[in-house]
Amino acid sequence: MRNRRLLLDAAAKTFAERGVEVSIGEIAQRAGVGKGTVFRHFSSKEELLAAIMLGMLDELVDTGTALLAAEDPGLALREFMAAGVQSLVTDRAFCEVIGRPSLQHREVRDAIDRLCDVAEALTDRARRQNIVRPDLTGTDVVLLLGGIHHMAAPLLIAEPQAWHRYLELAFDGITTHTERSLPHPPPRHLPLTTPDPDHGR
Amino acid sequence: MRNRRLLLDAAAKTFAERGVEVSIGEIAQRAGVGKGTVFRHFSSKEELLAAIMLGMLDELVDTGTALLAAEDPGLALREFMAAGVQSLVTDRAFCEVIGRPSLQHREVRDAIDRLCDVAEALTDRARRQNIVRPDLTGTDVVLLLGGIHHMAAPLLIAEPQAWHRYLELAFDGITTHTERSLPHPPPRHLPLTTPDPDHGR
Amino acid sequence: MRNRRLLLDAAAKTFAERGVEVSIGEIAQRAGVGKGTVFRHFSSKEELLAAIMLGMLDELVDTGTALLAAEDPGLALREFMAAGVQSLVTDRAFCEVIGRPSLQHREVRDAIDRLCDVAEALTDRARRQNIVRPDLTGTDVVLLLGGIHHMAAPLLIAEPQAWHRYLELAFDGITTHTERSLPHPPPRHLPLTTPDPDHGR
Amino acid sequence: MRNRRLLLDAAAKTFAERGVEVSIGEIAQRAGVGKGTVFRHFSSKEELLAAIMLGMLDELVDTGTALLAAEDPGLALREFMAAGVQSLVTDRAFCEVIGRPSLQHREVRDAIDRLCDVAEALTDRARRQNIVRPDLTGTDVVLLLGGIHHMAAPLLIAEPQAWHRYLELAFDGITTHTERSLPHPPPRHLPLTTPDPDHGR
DNA sequence: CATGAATGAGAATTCATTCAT
DNA sequence: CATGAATGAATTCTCATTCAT
Repeated sequence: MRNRRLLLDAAAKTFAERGVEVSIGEIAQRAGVGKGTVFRHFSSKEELLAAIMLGMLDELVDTGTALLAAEDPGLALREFMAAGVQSLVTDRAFCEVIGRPSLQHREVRDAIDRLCDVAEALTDRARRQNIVRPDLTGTDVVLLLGGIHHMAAPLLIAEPQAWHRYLELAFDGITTHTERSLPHPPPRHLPLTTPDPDHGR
Repeated sequence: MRNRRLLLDAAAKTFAERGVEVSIGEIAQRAGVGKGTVFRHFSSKEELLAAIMLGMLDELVDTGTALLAAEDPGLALREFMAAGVQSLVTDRAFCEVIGRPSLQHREVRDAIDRLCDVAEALTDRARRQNIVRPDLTGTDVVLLLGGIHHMAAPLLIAEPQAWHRYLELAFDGITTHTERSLPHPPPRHLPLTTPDPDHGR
Repeated sequence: MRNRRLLLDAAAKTFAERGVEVSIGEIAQRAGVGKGTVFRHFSSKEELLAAIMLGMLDELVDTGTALLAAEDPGLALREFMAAGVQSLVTDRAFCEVIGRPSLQHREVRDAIDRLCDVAEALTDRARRQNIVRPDLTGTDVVLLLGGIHHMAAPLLIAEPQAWHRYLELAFDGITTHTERSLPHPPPRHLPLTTPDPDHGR
Repeated sequence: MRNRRLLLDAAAKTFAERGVEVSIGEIAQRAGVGKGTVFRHFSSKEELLAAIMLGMLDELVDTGTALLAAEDPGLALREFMAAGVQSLVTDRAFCEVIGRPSLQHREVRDAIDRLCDVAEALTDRARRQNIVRPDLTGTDVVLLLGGIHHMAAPLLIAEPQAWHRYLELAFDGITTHTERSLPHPPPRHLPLTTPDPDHGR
């Protein structure tokens, strides 16, 4: 159905902006369909959420797979990480869901496994060229994505680009050493006041 | 009253294990008191949560302050970070709350400010001795705590000590370079299946 | 839907009998619907109450408007008052709501304004024929409705028709048997906006 | 106890300003005593409220009794009514309670009976001098107090003195300017006992 | 297939009342 | 006697999910 597409788009956007707590009603409204239609296509809210996450994960897997063909393994790994953090930064639900124990969904877990696999492949290439630490794994890299995003999250409104800084920091942590300075200026303080309306750009 | 203690303990544990979404009813039950008693001591759920966060934050501030007197600035910073991550690791609500823009509570924001201050002092000492990057700030360090925890969170049940690995990784990222290898063996995969009953040790 | 009608009827009856304090649950039960259904149709209890009041007010406005075409202005005014008191007599919530400063609802306030307007028109006709005191206003008449009802209220069960007595009494008070003028200037309108903080001096 | 006095004063003031809905906690606080103390002196909130109402009623009875000695029966009746309306105007709870079917309290009902008696005595004097309609009763007069207040209540903030206007209006209604007799026989007493199940016909 | 009305299980919060100290 | 901590029933309102049309 075309409604499925409509629904997925609307849900993706809504989850991204407002997090997993949004009501089905709001998503339905945004998709321009009735609430019942949501449940026709997805047996539960959980299922809908999983479908969205799945899409995002697979997109990232694809990105990673493509980067396996890149020349510079270090750069490839870095771009992969940048793409991952970017996804998290622009999607509130994504980061609320990924890596949470509540994630019971089989397909999502499988997608995460695939993500770890491609990350491992990318890491392996870099490892072989002695670009990253020998004991770094693909899973480490995947976890790193969440960690980096999490660091930058409180700054998201005040300094939407801050995550570049922390990506760099992390990259420095995993690489075998350089003198590069961090790319984003350090935040002055944690701006905890404003409730974040849009979550990211 | 003693019930306040009971309540604070139960709430801390419950929030820690199950996140900020737990109902007051559950906390009350766990504390062995009536629902009304919760509201007698804390005017709202928000207030209760804030009280707990405040306690944890101040504890960490104290730890940091004490470490300012330590001889080795690098070691001090590292121990501070370890203490911080440890706190986060054992408390799910803590990391849900810290650094979230929804954090409207004045006292909590102030405590976070104090935490950044002490982190900055510790960082400054390490910076002066050229132990950490010159552009690293206390706020970076505080954000790092959350990031590290977040990385280790999915592994918490399967490998409760994994955070040491990521603390090391991060430390490497912020220091001016060594050959230390990561302390925790790399995780095999992300164990997302079991809903976590205890969250941490 | 038909449930809206059911709900409105049940709510009207329940409010009428038991006052504004009745719980939504009770109304729902009486309408034979779930609690949620009430909120589906009326976003809040306030809104439901307002809807009912609005209906009654508009009915009375219509009655008054129709009576403007009556031949005898005195009789018309009297019948208007009788209709108004009758409404109040049979509805407990109506009299709890009308003219109370807590009445924040815009549409209800507007309806009361309309009621005062039609009362003023009726009064004016009577005034011109020297049937009522020259300084009597439509607002006085509206207030009178509540006053008369209030007088008869305690007798309602024992002597349901007692209000006729007090209507007569009041009518005598407003008709021109005397030349004394009223000591307080007539109120311009009903100031229903501000919740009364001090209640009198 | 002195606390009983303190409590009665505080409760009177609080009820007067805020109506019957105020919480016992607020009254206790205002009286500077513990909540338990309230229940030591009054077995329930109802009882406390009754005690206050009793005081006000008896005060009014006393005023009426004193006025029986006044020279001018018409003026005496009028002053009695003014005093009664005044009480209602300055006490929100008083008017919420008086004449409500919820008034189950024996002593309060007795006090209202006494009030009707003294009103009847005052009315009788005026009646004998042909100042008021021959079929006006003391109970009518008592009911009138509530009615007048009720009329002026919505204006209380904007025009605190408006009740004088309606007192005058009412007084005109009850005095002998006409020969029409009232259509409904006078009620014998105020039947406040039964909580009204149907409210009206 | 699509709809949106209906449902009812909670959630936070309030408050009269009880009772141990 | 006085206290105020504890209680839990009741209230308004939200939302995922079901189902008749």
